[in-house]
Amino acid sequence: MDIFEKLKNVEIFRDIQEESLKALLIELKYKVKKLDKNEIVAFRGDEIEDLIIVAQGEVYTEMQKLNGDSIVVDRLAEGSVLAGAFIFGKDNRFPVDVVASSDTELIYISKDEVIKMFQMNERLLQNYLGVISNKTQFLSKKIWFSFTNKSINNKLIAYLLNNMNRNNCVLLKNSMKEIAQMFGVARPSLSRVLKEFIDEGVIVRKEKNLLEIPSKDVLLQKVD
Amino acid sequence: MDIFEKLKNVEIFRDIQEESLKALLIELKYKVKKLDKNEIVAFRGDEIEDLIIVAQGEVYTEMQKLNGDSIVVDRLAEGSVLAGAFIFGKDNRFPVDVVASSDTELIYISKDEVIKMFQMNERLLQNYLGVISNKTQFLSKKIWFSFTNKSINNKLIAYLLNNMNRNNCVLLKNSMKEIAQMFGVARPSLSRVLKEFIDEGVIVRKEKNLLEIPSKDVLLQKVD
DNA sequence: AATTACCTGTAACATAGGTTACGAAAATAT
DNA sequence: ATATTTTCGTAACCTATGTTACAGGTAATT
Repeated sequence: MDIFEKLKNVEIFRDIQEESLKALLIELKYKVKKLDKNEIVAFRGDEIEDLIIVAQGEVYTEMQKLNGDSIVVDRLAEGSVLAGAFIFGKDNRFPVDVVASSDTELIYISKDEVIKMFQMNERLLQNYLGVISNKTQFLSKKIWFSFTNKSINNKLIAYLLNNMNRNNCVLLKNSMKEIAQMFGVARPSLSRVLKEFIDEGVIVRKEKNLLEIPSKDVLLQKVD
Repeated sequence: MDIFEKLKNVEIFRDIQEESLKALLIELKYKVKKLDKNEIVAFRGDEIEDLIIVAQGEVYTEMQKLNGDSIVVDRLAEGSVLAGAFIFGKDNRFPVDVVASSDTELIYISKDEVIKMFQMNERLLQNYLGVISNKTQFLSKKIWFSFTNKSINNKLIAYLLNNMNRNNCVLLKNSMKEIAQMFGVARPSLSRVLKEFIDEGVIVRKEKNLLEIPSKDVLLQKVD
C-alpha cells in the first residue's frame, strides 16, 4: 500500500482532491515507523520535531501522577494526528507518554515539510487549523466542566443536561465506572448520588442505561 | 495612530519586518470597535466570525456556573488575540462571556482575510500556529495539574516543585487567596495545609512570600 | 497620620466524597 | 450450559475539605 492510500483518510487531508493530494505527496519527505502492541512511541519530555500521523492501528497517551500511578488521557484512532499542537508551540516536548495500543504504523513528517505543504494547499492548512482548534475547544470544555461543576451533584446534572434528547431522556453510552472516571470521582460515590436522585424522583430509571428526567426545573433545583 | 502602530506589537505579528507588515496591512480589511470599561464584547453562544485583536486596553473572559455564579477564566492583555482557536474550529461560538476590563480598542479581521494574510507571510502563519499551540499546551497543563493532583497536599507539592529555584526556594508571586483560586480550593483549606507542612518542617517560611524546601524527598513523602 | 479596605492565620463545625467490603447481576469466556 | 470475570448497587466508616467567623496585619486611600 502506498503513501497515498495511507494518508487519504487522515483528518488533516480530508476533502482534498485526489490529484491535489497526490501532487502534495510527490515530493513529501517522511519516515514510517512500525510498532508492536504496547511499544512506547515516545516518553514524556521527548522533543517533538515531527508531526506524527497514526496511519494504522491506535495509540494512547498517559500521564504520570506524583505517586507513580498513570492515567490514560486520550486514545488516538487511525487517521488522527499526534502532537499537532506541539510542534509549533514554545515547549516542543511531549507532555505525556505515548504507547501503541495495537500493532501500529506511524508516519513522521518534519515541521518544515508540513509548512511546505501548507503553502502548496490551502485546504490542508485549514484542516490543520481546524484540528488544533478543535483540540483547544475540547480542552476548554473539559476545564469548564470540572471548574464550574465541583460537586458530584453538579457534574451529574451537567452531564444529563448535555446528553438529554427531546424526550427528556438520557441514553448512557458509557458504563457507570467510565462515567465516574470521566468525572474524576470514585464509582461508589457517583452511584450514591445517582441513587439519591432516583429515590427523590428527580431521575427515573427506565432501563439499565436509559434515564428519564421528568422535569428539568426540578433537576436544576438540585444544583448546589 | 494608524493601524501599523497598533498592530506591530500584537503577538501574531511579532518578528515580522516593518516593510513586510506594512505590505500585509495595505490591503487588509478590518473593523475597529471601541468599548468602555465593563462593556460586553461578546456573550457566550455568540458566533465568532472574526479574529479579534486587543489593540488597546484589556478584556477578560468569564464562565457561568449552573447556579448563576460566574468566574473569571482569563485576562487578555494588549496585543493578544481573542478566540484564535475558535474561528477555525467546528463550534465557532464563544464558550465564554467577554468583557472589557478597561477602555478598550478591538480590531476585527475576518477569517478569510486572515487566511489571505497567511498566504502572504509565512512568519505570520507560524506565529499564529504558535499562539494556538501555546494555548493548547497551557490548557493541557492545567488539566494535567487538576487531574493528577486531587488533594490540596498534592496541588501544593506540585506547585512548589514547579516554582522552585536552584536554592530550593519558592518565591510566591501570587497572594494566598489567588493561589487558592488557581487550585480551585477554599482559602482557609489551603492555609491549613500550608501550616501543617510548616509545622512539620517540610516547608520553612523564610519571609512572608518566600518558602524554602529543605528536602525535596521529604516533601515528596507527603504525596498521598 | 488616620481611615478604610483587604488579605491572612486560625479555629470549630458540618459534610461531601473517598475507601473498603460484599453479594447480586451482567457480561464474557469456556 | 457452565464457569469466570467484570460491573453494579449498597452500606458503614473515615478523612479531607468547605463553611463561617473573628482578630491581627498589611496595603491602599484620604
